[in-house]
Amino acid sequence: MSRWQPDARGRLERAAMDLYTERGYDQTTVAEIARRAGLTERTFFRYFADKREVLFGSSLQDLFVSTVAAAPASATPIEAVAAALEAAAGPVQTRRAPALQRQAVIAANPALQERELIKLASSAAAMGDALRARGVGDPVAGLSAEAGIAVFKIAFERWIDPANKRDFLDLVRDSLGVLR
Amino acid sequence: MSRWQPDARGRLERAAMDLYTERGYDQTTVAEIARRAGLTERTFFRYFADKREVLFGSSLQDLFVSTVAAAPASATPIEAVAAALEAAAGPVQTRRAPALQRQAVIAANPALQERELIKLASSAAAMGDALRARGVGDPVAGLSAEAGIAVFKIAFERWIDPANKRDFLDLVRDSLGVLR
DNA sequence: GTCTATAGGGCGATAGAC
DNA sequence: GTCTATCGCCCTATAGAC
Repeated sequence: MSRWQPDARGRLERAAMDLYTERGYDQTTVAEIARRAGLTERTFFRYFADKREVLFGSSLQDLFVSTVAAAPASATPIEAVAAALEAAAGPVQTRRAPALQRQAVIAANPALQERELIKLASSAAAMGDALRARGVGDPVAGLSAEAGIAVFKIAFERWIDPANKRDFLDLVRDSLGVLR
Repeated sequence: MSRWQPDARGRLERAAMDLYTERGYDQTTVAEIARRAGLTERTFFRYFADKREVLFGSSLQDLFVSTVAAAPASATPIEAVAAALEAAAGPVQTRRAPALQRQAVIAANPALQERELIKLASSAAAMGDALRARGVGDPVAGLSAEAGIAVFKIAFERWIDPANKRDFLDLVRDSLGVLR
């Protein structure tokens, strides 16, 4: 019988998501999150650098980068980026309900929107680097990556719209087509 | 003889910029900024919502939006956006030294990068709205605006590179050309 | 203008696992 | 013994409430 319950990080993430949904981000303290997870405030900050980060644990960045890197040598920059966006669409697609809940929390708070944007910008920078590693020059590498992230962002916005019926991959392809 | 020195906002902005440069953003307290400006901490927060905002007082957003709105009816979405970027290049161009100093401070701090990104995202959203007001549909309006901001961002990065000799307007036009 | 709650960091103590 | 996860207590600055 161990002294600690397993998966402290996961418990903190779930507790935070629940509390942010129930009463809002600002009205939730780190102490409350920790208490609900059966841990202390101090432990929360061992897992997450700050109160926002608990919402941004899993990122698509690695998938974007590895897909760009794995694209055939003959692929143009835009084709490599398109492959990355389509590869990321799958994992997102299958988890619409949590994505909606998460997005509702973020939409309600500017501080969380800032964090979301820096994650996207970081993905764009990483994709740009992956393109440069394929021999793509500047400013094409940076622009292709930024444009790709813009496509992803717009497609995601359309996908989570309550009125939307189309699937995410479809919307990604649609926006890619418009860009061209 | 007036009771207060004029331009409290400007003095706070200059004091903050100087202190952030001298000792770094994290190592500067709001109390120190206020003291250097001859004001109190409380007064700082009357002018700026938080410690970051003092660096983001002037925005190009209004110029982007008004230029898009003023584009001839015959202009395509990308042409309207291009006009906006070119219009904003002028004011930026003339203040390279302060822009460099400001960017160095921002580059050194993730919290400031987040704020910078949300300002850009807000400009993109506003330009998207301006395009929709011209009758441009979705997702073209959003994508054109996001792509335009991406161009602006990349051109700005290249412009502040110490090795760069070209002027900002030139780099904006260059990146616009690559996008097409 | 004053007062206060919260974020978030520093450091050491403790209690297991090995 | 070492290593690692957690906790306790102290601290300061931000930012909002009163």
